[in-house]
Amino acid sequence: MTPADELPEFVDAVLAVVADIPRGQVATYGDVAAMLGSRGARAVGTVMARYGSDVPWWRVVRAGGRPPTGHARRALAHYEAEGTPTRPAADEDGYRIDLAACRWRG
DNA sequence: AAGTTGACGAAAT
DNA sequence: AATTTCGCCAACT
Repeated sequence: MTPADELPEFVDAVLAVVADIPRGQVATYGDVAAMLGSRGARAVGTVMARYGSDVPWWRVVRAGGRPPTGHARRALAHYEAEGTPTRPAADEDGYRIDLAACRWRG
């Protein structure tokens, strides 16, 4: 294997953007894709699923302020800890991130 | 090279 | 308002 290339470039780019999201703020999957000049919100999600464990993954949320699929509970603990504004909701997740208040613009 | 797969998004039912 | 369908994009088989 070539020594200098362990991850696909797109993966590296996604992780770099996520690492830049300030504490207490969030970006949507689509936002992250857009910052990379792509419209692949899903592709970003795939990257997070596979490589997101070592970056602030809870700062990447779905459109509409819903937390990442399957991680509502764990993500909430982080929002509470860093003061990200959330609001109770009647869906499965139980809450919603207040995007209007804390959405990050790179 | 073609088809499958997702921590997604928006539009159409 | 809640589902379903369709569109997108990058990685993997």
